Amino acid sequence: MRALIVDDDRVLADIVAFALRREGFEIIQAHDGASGLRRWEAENPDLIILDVNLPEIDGFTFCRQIRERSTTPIIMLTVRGEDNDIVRGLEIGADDYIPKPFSPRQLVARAFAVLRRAGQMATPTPHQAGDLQLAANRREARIGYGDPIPLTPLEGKLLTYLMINAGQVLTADAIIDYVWGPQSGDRDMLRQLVHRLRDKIEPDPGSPTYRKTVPGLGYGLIADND
Amino acid sequence: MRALIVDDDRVLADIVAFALRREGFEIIQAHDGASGLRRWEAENPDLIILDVNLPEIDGFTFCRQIRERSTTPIIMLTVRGEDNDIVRGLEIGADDYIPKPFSPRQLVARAFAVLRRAGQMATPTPHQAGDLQLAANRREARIGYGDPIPLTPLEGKLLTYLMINAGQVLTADAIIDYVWGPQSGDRDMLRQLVHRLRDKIEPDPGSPTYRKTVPGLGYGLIADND
DNA sequence: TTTTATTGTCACATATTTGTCACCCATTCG
DNA sequence: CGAATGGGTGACAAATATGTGACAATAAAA
Repeated sequence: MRALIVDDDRVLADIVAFALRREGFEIIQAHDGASGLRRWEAENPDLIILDVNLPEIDGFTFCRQIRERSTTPIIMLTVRGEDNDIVRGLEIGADDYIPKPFSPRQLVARAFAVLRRAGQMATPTPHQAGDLQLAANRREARIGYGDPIPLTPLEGKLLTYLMINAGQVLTADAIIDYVWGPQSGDRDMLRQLVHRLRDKIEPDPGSPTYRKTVPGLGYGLIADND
Repeated sequence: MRALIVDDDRVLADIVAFALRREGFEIIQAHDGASGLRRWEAENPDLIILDVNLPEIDGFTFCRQIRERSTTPIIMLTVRGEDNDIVRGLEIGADDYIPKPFSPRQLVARAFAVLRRAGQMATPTPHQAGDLQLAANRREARIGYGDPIPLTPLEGKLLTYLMINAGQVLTADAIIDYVWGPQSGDRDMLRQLVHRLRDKIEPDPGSPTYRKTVPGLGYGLIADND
């Protein structure tokens, strides 16, 4: 399940992306109408989250152009109170709207609702970092297009946490808290768990591709760059 | 600037964490009252984001226990409409409340407001002096747009201290106190540590760009000018 | 119950980080 | 000028942290 987010406000776009990614969406972003259209053509997403306020090509025009060629579900982000916008958006063919400000949960709920209505809703695709994917619900990891790698429950939790915070360094304590809950788990267990996860996921355990260690601090997952 | 998030709803906690991290906060998480208290004690954060609905120790109890010992700013997350909760929370000593659902932006705005009110608000974490940057949370330094340079725990502390007081000259004793804590550490160790840090950070150790030495006194970091 | 998968515990190998020390060089001051 | 002082440097040892494998304990499945 892949979503295209078209919003010139990058902060907001990132928050939306984050919320949807959590739910297993693969995210494509564009920050203006023109590139949004290009990405839509190229990527053919299952869902579009669209801000009405866009530079150059505005949201309505964008929406109309999509509708001329496809029925891809569209959720519009509008400023609260601009009822005209809402009406106009729905007339043009948007599937739903969300007034700003909104909670990520609300957004996610609407997204699923719209997809359900549209009769789509396959299995959500997993978290992602680089070419490492995680299907949290089936507890499987996969590298690129390789075979899925089954994970144990704890390994799944660990990887989930790392992927949610890909690119960041997490303290050992925080990870332990997340995986084992408070009051349980110690560094030995974490070390062991990391070891086992790495054995499965790193092609060459010697030179870690995905995971990095910061001595005295904790672990992190390497994001796209760095 | 570091924030402790106490919330058993991990999804929500992660979203809050994400929003605050964007703004340069270092995040500490706990998922129940007991571990929250421990983390608070251990980490001494600048701000607490607290969900009223917690298992075992509820938010109000938690808040009261903190207030018995400290004035760390607390923002409570309440369910919309539970006005009793809000009143009760503020009576007990919470600094602000945010009804769920809320937008991340709202949260960030309130967080800054509360901190400003509390007269805190130092520089949010990414420290900077000239074109030298320090990402304390991942313990990496970086010069301009160069590659990040990993630091050891002690090097990180030293650089943090120097950057906080960039442009000032710090006595050797003060630095030693900060890095090793009182009663430990001597001048030799500091000399050695400075040496190592400089090796990593100064492109040409011969002519220091960032660090300066005042004989008989201590060290300082050279600020933008001078 | 037996079997199997998963997780916890421990001992040990490595790697990293830190502390110690001896020696050098520069500056200051008698 | 030459000793005394203080900082800079490198080598090495000590202390810590992390990686790894073996195996026991436990939970889940057959």
